[in-house]
Amino acid sequence: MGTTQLEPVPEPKYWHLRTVLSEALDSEFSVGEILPNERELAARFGVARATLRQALEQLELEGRLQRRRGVGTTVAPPRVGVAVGTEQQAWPGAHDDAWQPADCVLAVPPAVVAATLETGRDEPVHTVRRSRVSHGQTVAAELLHVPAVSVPGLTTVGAPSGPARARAVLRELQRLDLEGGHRSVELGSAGADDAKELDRLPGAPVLVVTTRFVAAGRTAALSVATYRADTCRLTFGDFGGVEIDEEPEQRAS
Amino acid sequence: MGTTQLEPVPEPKYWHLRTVLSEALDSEFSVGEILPNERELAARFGVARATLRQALEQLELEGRLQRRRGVGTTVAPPRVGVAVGTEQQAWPGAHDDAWQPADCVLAVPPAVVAATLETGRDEPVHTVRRSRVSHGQTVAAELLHVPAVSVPGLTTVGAPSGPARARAVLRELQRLDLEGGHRSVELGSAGADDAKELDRLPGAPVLVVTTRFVAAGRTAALSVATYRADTCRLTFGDFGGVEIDEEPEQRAS
DNA sequence: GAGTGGTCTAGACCACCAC
DNA sequence: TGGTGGTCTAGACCACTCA
Repeated sequence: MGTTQLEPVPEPKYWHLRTVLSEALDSEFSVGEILPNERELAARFGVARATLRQALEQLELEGRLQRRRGVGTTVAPPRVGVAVGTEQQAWPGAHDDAWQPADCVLAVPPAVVAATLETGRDEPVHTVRRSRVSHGQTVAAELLHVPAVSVPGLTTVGAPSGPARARAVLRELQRLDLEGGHRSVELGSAGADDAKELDRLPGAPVLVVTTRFVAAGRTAALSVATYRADTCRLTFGDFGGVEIDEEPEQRAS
Repeated sequence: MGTTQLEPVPEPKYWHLRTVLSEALDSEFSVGEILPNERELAARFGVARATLRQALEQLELEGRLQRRRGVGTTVAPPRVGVAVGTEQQAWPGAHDDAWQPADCVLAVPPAVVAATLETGRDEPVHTVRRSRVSHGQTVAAELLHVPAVSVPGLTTVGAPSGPARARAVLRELQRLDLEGGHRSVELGSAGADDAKELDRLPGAPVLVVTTRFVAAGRTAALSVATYRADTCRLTFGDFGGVEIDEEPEQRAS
């Protein structure tokens, strides 16, 4: 990348710059290596820093770069494959499913959640917070909403919140017969809470995986999991029974 | 949204602005309505246009807004659900699968594709271009790579490329026994070709769905489909057999 | 041609990290 | 304390759409 200046092209500068940098990453850099800082790169290519940053943002979105304030810009490793399709037939919390319960509160959820759960207004819902660690990094944060009526066996004594409560809710869930469910994936941006949990800035792109679990003819639980879009590739289990190579999934304990 | 000025807050201005605008969208605007232009909005909130644009970009990423050069910024309709999990057990092109073949070329694919296909260097591969239309809008563009050896029955006479060729390749594919496959989803940005097809600008965020189809013990086809991340929510069919309400999918006749 | 969003600039200051 | 990326500004010009 010792070259300087960009030849004039019809496409936007930042887009061309993205291409040039991308090729440089392929040929001249190795994973983990740190790039020259933004001011230097901008000068080297003869563009404003804002323009250079537009190109870097693209590359970060594509998982090619990793930027950390106060540190620098480094070449990102390939995205890690994270399995989200295999535990389809089981409740959350079943025989340790790669998720680590962190907290639990009992409250009336936001309107949009209540609507999806088909719970009434003012109907209390357990909200379990969990996180998922893979390859030594927190890759996802989840809010699992469980209407109180779905876990009637839950003893109302003891801790009303906290990790212990979370585990109790998950345990009660196993008692129900899982009839089915439904899953969708869309792009979102990390809220303040998720961003902190994922070690990203607010607004960072995330893949939102929404899973509805059905038992006794109604929605018994709703999971909203946000995965770091920069570092994760969501994999949906093999179909047809053929084994394909896949990164081993590091489970929580 | 008649209010002006932002109260000082510790969080970044663009993030706070995003929140304020988001709430305004919920309460004061309806789908399709056009917002005041960027210069006016920036003045109204007392920020630079670049800062306002950062907030708008967030909201567009979340599928709340739609911006079109020369036209304006409008309130986006809710994301459309696009089914990607139902046709798991069938080859691409089976009894019309919502995809419309557009073109086909026979050539040596880029190295990364060849590696995934496990084809040798210089081994020719049919690359079929298809597009998917839903709710009257092109929501996805696909490149389907089929090694020439996977469709040995394909007569080498006649059109070497074009839609007719594409259909011929898909037809030949049906003759193979589909043994299995594998699917993953990740975030990407639209290249120039895809961007044009999807009516977006280069670099627009897309959900990249990669599907590997296995037959006769090897990868017989590789589909790389890019979905508009701003307007699409990918849905993976129900598991457990319970029927859940879902938008009807508009198929390409 | 008027009005929109898209690109680009040259600067300033801030928040964070490591030494 | 020095260096990094993150935020923000006030402007300019361009590309596109539509009346």
